Amino acid sequence: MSQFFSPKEVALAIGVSESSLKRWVDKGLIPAEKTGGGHRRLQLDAVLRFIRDEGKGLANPEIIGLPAETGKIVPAGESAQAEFLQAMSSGNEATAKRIILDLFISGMSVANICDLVIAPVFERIGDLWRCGDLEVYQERRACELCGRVIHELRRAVGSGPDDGPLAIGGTLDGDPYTLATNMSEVVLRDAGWRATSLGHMLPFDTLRKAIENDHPHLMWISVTTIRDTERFIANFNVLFDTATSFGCAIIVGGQALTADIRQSLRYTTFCDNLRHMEAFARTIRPRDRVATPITSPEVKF
Amino acid sequence: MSQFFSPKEVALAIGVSESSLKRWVDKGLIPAEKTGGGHRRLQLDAVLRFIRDEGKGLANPEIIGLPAETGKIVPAGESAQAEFLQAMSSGNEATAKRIILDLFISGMSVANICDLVIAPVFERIGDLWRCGDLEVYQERRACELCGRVIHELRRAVGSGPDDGPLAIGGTLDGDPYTLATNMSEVVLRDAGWRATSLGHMLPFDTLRKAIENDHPHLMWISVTTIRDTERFIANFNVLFDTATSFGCAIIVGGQALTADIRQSLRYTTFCDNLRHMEAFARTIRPRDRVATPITSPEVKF
DNA sequence: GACTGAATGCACGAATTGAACGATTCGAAA
DNA sequence: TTTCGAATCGTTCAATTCGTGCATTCAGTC
Repeated sequence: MSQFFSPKEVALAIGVSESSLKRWVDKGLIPAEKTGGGHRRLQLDAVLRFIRDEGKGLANPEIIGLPAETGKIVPAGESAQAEFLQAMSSGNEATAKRIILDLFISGMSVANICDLVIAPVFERIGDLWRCGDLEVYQERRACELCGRVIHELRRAVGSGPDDGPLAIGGTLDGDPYTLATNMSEVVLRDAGWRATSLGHMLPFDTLRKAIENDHPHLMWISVTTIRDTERFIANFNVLFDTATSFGCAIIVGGQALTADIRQSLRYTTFCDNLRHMEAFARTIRPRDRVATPITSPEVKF
Repeated sequence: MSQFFSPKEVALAIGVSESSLKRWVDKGLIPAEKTGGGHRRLQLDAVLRFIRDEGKGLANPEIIGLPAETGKIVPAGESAQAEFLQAMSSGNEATAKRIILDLFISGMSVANICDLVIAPVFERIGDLWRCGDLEVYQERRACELCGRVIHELRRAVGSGPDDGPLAIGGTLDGDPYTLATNMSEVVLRDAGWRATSLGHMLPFDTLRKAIENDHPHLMWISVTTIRDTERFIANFNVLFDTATSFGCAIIVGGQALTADIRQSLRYTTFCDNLRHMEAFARTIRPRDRVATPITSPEVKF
């Protein structure tokens, strides 16, 4: 839920004076609203984005409802994966969330967080489970945890602009894995889209209905398994035709889509990972927020 | 056409106190009429104009909580269900979360929120889907949304004391429904337990492993479907014996557990709903927070 | 070293907020 | 129409936040 914070709380959380924070808000560095009486109201995702863009730290994260010690120790590159794996397999929810939030605040792109940390760790846990090095319940618990971590990331990213273009997506019938589609949703929201995951196990014809009813400009489909290849291709291409007739682009991705299958498939773009997806999504819908990390200090004002 | 709102409703929707909102109306910031007796009546378009003009941030996801179609904003009692159903089936994430959080803030117990609002609405959506009144994607999207709402509720409840007794649970192999186990987790956390859901599709032997490794004092198991009744009963009773030997209580629940099956089953307690579960959980682990709803206003602080 | 411009933190009175309180009004059932 | 619980009224009060001015710090420049 988008929650409101007062300048005092945010200032305390970041570790600066209330005066400075008020100045930053007035300069437009942190988007904020004002009450009828003129008091500033800050939203969590806006604050996190500011911290991220300006390279600030968090002195007292718990004040704005973040796990303690967030933003203090930034796990550098490789070690983040190892720590995250440890937290995930042991079921340490607080630590797992903290690691991902740390990466987000320190400026790592959402797509990279997903591609380089969450997804590989998740895959590694699957391997460990298949090898018998991890109990079933540990693997299942990690699945649960992963969903919660992504939820937290979605919270940090924010819901995107209300007037942004609509994107919907999910996984197909027979495909119960929600991880990829949930990550896709967050990445698209970060790229300025009004993205909503429809969940998993979606038959083709309901996706057509969704396009007809909601008129999205983008649909992503994650394909992990395919039962009947021929039927899949036929159904998919019909879906693509429906989409194009409504001006909706189709993004596909997933292990099941081998080069052979892709040759018979019609789609707008295929993505090997979420960075590809992000790049494509930004091509159609360029980001309207401050983006370039290098030039931003000079460009200001 | 012209919908009227009370100051209380609008205050809740915008996220300010009723007092402030009344002052703004009196200052003329929001045009409003008065009844013969002096009660303020606000019109929807006037409120929306105020939000647009004063809060120059324009697009505020918070404001989506003003459902023009349904009318009332504050979900009081019965209407909460209807509004929640509307939000869930239309995929309105912000409104759905708002309704549930409002109920929580207003003092409704977590168990009651789950039993009287979330669960019935979820079941109704299933019915609508089976009758063909709802598209598949709407039902799947509602599932997704439901998970997110519960996540938000879990956030509001908090993670419970670190030194609280441990409770773990989930659904059995072949049972893919995570809703019940996730709600159970939140209810138990609210009751002071350090509860962690292990997720869904858990084989019996991994539950035994979990008990041996983590030594929980409580395990909840949600049973929605049973394939082989005899094997189920046999496996379950073995699990129960393992649990008791480790001093772990077993709570079961779910539609699949008919009276016949229950007769052959050994468990600590059977729960028809989450209120039962809460009551039982509090019996073992009396709540250390403010509990009784009647005296709570005085007891605070 | 001295100067400059910008950013920071603190202090101040004025204004706003949110939570009380008893009194009054509303709306629906009897 | 009358009655009664729930909602709203107007008001007060402590706490918070507003906007502003001012002293301090700190790079960068002369």
